[in-house]
Amino acid sequence: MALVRSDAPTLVDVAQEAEVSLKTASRVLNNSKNVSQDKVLRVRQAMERLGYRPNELARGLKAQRSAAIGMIVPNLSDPFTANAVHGLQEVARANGYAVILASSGGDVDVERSEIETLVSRQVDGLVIAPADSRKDSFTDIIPASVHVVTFDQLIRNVELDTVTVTNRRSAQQATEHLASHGCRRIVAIGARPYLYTCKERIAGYKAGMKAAALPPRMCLVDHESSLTADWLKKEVFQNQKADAIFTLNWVCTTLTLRGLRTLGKTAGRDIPLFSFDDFDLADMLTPALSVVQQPAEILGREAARLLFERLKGSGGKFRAVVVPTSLVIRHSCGC
Amino acid sequence: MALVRSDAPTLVDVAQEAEVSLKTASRVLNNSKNVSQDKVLRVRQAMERLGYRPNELARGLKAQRSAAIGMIVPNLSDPFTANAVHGLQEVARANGYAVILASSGGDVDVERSEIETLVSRQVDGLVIAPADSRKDSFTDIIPASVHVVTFDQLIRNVELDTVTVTNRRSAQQATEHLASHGCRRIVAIGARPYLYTCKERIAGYKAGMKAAALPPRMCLVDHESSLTADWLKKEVFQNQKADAIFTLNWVCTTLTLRGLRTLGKTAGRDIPLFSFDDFDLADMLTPALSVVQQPAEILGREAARLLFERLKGSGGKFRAVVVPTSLVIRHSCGC
DNA sequence: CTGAAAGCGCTAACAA
DNA sequence: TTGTTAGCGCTTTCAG
Repeated sequence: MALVRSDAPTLVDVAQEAEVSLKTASRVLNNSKNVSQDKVLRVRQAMERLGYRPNELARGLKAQRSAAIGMIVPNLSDPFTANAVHGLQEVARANGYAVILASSGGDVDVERSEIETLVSRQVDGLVIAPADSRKDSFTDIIPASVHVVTFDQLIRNVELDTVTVTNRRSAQQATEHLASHGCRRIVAIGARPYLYTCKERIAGYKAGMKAAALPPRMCLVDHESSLTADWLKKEVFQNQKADAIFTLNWVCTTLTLRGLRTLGKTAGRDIPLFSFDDFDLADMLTPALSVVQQPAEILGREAARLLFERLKGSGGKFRAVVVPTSLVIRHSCGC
Repeated sequence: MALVRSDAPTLVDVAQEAEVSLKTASRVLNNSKNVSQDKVLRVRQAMERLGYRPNELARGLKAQRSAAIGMIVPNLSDPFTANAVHGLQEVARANGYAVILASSGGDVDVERSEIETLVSRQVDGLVIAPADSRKDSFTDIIPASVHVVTFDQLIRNVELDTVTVTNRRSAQQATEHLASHGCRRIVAIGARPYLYTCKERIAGYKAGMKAAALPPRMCLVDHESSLTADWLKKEVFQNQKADAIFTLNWVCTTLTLRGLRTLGKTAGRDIPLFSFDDFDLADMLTPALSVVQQPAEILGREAARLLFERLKGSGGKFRAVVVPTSLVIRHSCGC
């Protein structure tokens, strides 16, 4: 075998080629001041000639930063999540950061282990849509040097930068809207009641019912998988005698829609329905779905923005960004 | 200032705490053989006590591997893509790898620069859904040590591991199905004709038309943004006098559906329609959409599988995995 | 079975 | 303005 040359050129190679010291090459790489134009040029050309690519691992090791952020989401298949990731990714890219994506599947233990992985990869920041809002289940494993933004959900009693939407208000509005159509037994269908979003939406729903002088009727399941046609028939129709439905998130909406069809009913025609969470083609259903629309991509961007402000400036109080949602009234509510 | 102790314990700290050498601690960390039970225990306990977390950056720097793979997709908002990422992510996690996600927005230059970023992060492998299938626009910047799997798309004249679906066959089947309903002026609506998937689907469509002794009628746009109601009216209806529509991907489907509505038509009722690509609630539209269903998550898993087999075993010929799609006949085709 | 010592590729004191 | 010299935290020859 011929003399083995590790194929990727290093900064040392560049320095040699340019006939300058390693440090000078490093300075050029980092656009430092205090380098003569002459040498800058020489180094640049050497890099070009050699096809030099800096090794981010080495850079990060030395500089104690990775130029990467981690994002942990419960479920990438949810269009809300996918769009949020998209937004975050764009902002990260614009800031020269890479995004390491992990998903928890809504499981706290998985979430925790993913966080450990990300931390050991030295991410500079973390954006997390927590799998459980009841208690802090992870900040103990995150070093103080890693900034955290929670996203979509909130965690009780934990001080962190957060991005959420106006869950409560819009849930109340949706409920009141349904009530204004004369619906009286409006049933809220939700899952994972321990989540902040679910709790807030329930609170908004209750407030709306109260405003309409109606008793609240909730059908909550621990896990979406319980949300079957049979369950709908028994809980929602037989027990609660629903004359309208308010689904509390995208998964619940899709499952309810399907369940209703199995029961021979059409959402919006046989029973008014409002959905929390918009999605592509919700407007093309018949009747078109009335929804609370969350600007998912903006949420992702905001989360990234909060994080990068910390990463640059660092200081200051924790911030809670609340992004407004909008009520999109189409037809399934009875309009 | 007091003596600064960098807060995260290192392997050196662990070794000290356990009163063994650095190398022994390293051996324990990597589960190497040849360490006495006694010391293994001591080291483990020391790690526990100190809350030690290995630094993956340092590990990767030394070992020339990052235990991370990169994935580049055109558009995360597309449910097909989101599901594929999801599948890939799971497999990566199971293999102890992290996924760095990047999106190209379908732009070759962005794609190239994202690849450079990922390469400089020393990813061990790359899964790419190429933004342009006409020519190789990136393999020159990928070191031989980084394995690449292309995904969804193929690139002309480039030898790589690939995962695709049976585009041609299913497009032909869908076309023939439409023809079997008596449709004669079946118009294929597609975008980005330079993409492998588009070309293959067109080829399948043409074959289907030929089999039905019908002349092909294609309406292709360079970019999805051209796909407006006006365009539909002019190209599809006035010029081609469509009596059936075959949309060639998800974006085209949603835009066509919306455009049709703007024109006062309902897909599947006023004009039969078949869609390449299924999505959530396609079955809940009225009439329910007939589609070619791509197993997106499986595609993602397969891509990961191919990549990890390379990463472990390394050898062998390039492999082309073709995942079968299924025709899901609902009602929009006229059934 | 164990350890000392030499780096991986890069950055940053500290001089010159 | 430039270069020398230590490391970052880890793995890994190569001796003991």
